[in-house]
Amino acid sequence: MTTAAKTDKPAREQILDAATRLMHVSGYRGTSLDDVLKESGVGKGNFYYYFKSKEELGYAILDRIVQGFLERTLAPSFADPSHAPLEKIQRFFDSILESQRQRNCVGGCFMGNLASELSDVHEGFRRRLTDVFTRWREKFTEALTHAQADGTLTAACDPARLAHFLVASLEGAILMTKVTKEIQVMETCVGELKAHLALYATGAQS
Amino acid sequence: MTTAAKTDKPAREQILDAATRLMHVSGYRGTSLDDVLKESGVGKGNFYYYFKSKEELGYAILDRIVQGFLERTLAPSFADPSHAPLEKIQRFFDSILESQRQRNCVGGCFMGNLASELSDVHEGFRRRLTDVFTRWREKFTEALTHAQADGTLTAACDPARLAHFLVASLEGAILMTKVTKEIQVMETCVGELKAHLALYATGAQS
DNA sequence: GATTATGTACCGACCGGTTGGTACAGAGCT
DNA sequence: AGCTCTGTACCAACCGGTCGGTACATAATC
Repeated sequence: MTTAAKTDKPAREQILDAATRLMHVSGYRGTSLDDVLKESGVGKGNFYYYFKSKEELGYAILDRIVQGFLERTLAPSFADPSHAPLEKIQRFFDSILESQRQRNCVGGCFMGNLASELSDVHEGFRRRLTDVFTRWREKFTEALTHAQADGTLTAACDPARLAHFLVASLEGAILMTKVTKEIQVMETCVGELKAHLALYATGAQS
Repeated sequence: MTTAAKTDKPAREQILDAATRLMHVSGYRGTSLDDVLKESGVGKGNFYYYFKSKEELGYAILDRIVQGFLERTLAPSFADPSHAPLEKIQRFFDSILESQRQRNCVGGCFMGNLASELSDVHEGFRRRLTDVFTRWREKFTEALTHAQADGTLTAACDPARLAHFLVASLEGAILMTKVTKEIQVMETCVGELKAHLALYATGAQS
């Protein structure tokens, strides 16, 4: 029973967890090292043993978020081979809607927030963020191309362009939900996005 | 020829101009009072003569931005009675695209940036921002309702929902353009948005 | 009309607190 | 002993904000 009932995770993880939590709602600049230290219960010397700067901590967090997003959010929606590609995209929409509901419209999209905060003032973050959004978009493009191949999506549409639009619209929807604090905004946008997809879809579905 | 070739604007305007410029690219937290003071050439004592806090400066800037947006960006696109309502919306899309091009994809949307940065940590800003986005949306809703009335928009669509989606998508498009620094992203999204509108449009258009 | 007050506009020094970051001594394990 | 960790004291720079004071135009007083 030393001091507190702390989780026995290694300090590095503890820092990462705390910082992720804080930066998700307060942003990069809005979260101080001291905040992170207090939240994680880790000393300053220890922090600088694992990270050589706040910037590097930011990179580490972003990398982890990105990995989690790609592997635990994006991939699962597209993994199941028993669904049509367009349905996979719709399923992904729903998973994002659900995550916003669970978070009570707080925090928004970590990557989107960082993009808004740092794109114009920090090239390193900007490049990393561009990479994620590109990979995300590519996943969409891929699915849309498949849909074209199996005839559920009209050949008239450009998968790459449509993918760009879908990602952007989702980010915008998350942002507007974060401001208004009304989950219906997200629901509406997801619904409209599905309609947009249906615009290009042939009647071949279900 | 005293000291420098200064503009003769009142100090308050000078502060507002400088702060707006700085905060548009660096955000609210990323812009310090000293930065604003140096940029505007105004002394600190004078600053606190006009504004009682940095927060109040932020409010003043946002208010001015909002007013400018409503009067000089939104209203003009919808003023001309010689166009159909759907064309007015499309014209507004184009004006946003153009402004992003002029800014070289830097800065993004001032209101969107502030929304992302402060919505979860500052209720005052959140409320003001919700108000602007609502007014923006209402302008869209209004036009869409008119379009329904004159038969260019199908009765099947819900103007309020569609308006929500259009605003959100535009914000997302601006954000993605800011990250990627590629104006084509904005062009693509605007194009897709027009297609989305066309989805609900009857063939009555020109 | 000279003098005394008053209000506005302005400045830069300074304040306490916080920032990101460092130095370093020690603890615990192998 | 020698390595990996960890806590603490400390730093300069910077943060938003306060302070005392100045310059000057106008108004009130005699």
